[in-house]
Amino acid sequence: MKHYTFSKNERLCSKRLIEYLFEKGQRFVSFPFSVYWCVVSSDTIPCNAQVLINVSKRKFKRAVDRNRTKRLMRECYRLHKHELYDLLEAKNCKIVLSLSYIQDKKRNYASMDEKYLNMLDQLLCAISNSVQNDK
RNA sequence: AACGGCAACUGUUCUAUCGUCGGUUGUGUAAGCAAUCGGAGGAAAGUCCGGGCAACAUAGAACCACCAUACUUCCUAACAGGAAGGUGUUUUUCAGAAAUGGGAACAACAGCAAGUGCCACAGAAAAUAACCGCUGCCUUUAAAAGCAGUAAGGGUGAAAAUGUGAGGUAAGAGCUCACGCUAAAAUGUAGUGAUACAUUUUAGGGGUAAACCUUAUGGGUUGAAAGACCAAAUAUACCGACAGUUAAGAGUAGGCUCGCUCGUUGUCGGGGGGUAGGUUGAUUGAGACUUUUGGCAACAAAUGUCCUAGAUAAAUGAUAGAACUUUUUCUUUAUGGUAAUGAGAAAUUGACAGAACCCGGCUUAUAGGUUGCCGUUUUUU
RNA sequence: GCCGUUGUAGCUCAGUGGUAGAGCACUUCCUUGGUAAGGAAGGGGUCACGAGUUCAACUCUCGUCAAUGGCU
Repeated sequence: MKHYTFSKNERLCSKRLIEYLFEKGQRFVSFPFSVYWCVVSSDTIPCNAQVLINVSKRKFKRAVDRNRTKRLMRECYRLHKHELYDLLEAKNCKIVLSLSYIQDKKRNYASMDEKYLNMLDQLLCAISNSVQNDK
């Protein structure tokens, strides 16, 4: 039985890791998301991946719109996180990543989900390539 | 009845599944897991005022500078907020012949009669007024020039030196008088007071303080990213113990050797400041609601009941279904036509907006619904 | 969260309450065999928006909107 949870341990809260991520991490854009990700050593974080979800004040003036967009993104991550976790367990590595929303238009859940799946495919591809190259 | 404006109140609900933050309970060495309870607003917004709280500064007081406020009384912890009133301005198909009164709205409503500045263009002149004009004297032939007096009349402009009448004069002028107007002061009456009314005296000074400024009153500065406490890893001031080295050195009565002391290197232990991080500040308070009493009201007092979010890279969400609501279309009520109303189906709509230490206000945004007031149009009596 | 600054022509900016300006850009003409440079003329403004004070507001006051800077 898979648990579609999203607890505190799965969120990126450490200031140091965030600085490390934006300094060393790799970046790609899958519209409307901008993704930074980075492999970390196994004892720094307690679970397979930590994620940072991020919507800019420049894109949405109103706090209501920002909160809504963040909640939708979090929901997408929560429901599809096992695809990411399976790959990471197979490769035996841990990552931190940051998702930024860079469109300035609101969208509903269905459209958000579709875009998220596109992004996820690209991310899985990037991770497996990078890890193979390391070996 | 419809439409519009303003004000006040309200401002979607339920079920299932998967999640999220906090409290409690159980289980577990722990991470966690399970159960259960609770989890955004009238503006949470803007950060425009006032306070609590905290740190820093300061003997106390005065003066200067800067900022804010400015009719009165009251309410309030306090306020640039609120209530009641006064005065003024505007408005009114409300009354009235009119004067005026009533209603409504608005007011940064102390002081240009303290000083300084400014008032474009036009105009003679924008504040020690004199172009045309009027009057007198004098010069030359009339007309014009010069000197003196004057401010009645003229046009300009946003604004032009208190209005009418009489006297007065060479001509005129508050120059004088009468009746007014406006302002200031004094006295009396009413009122807590602003002020109103009456009488007397004085004055006639254009506007502008949202120009500098004057007067009165208030204000120390900075804000929870304030402040307090605990404290990994790494480096380490300092202290102690042990070990090593003369490989740099100093002292130990002049030199050398040995020893000793200081030093130096390493290990271990202690230890201070303090980073990551954590705890606190921080959710029981000028608290909410009910009833009663006092007050025109804002509000106050008493009584009873209740505890009602607390995140921190930042919780309150997603999906599916149902109801309600908005708008549109279709079917039916409707087997003569029109179609109010009711019923059903499909699509569509549900505002403004998200706590960030906490309170009291103000300002701004707000679909739909309810209530009240005002306006317009139509119909009936 | 807290505290500031700015908004004027297509762009960059001036502007003591009294007719809205400069440079670059644009249009037309001159100059040249032609282009550039140069010269002459011209067009182009909701002074961010809404109220108020004033005879008169880009300017003073209040509110709103937008852009932007600082404080860990």
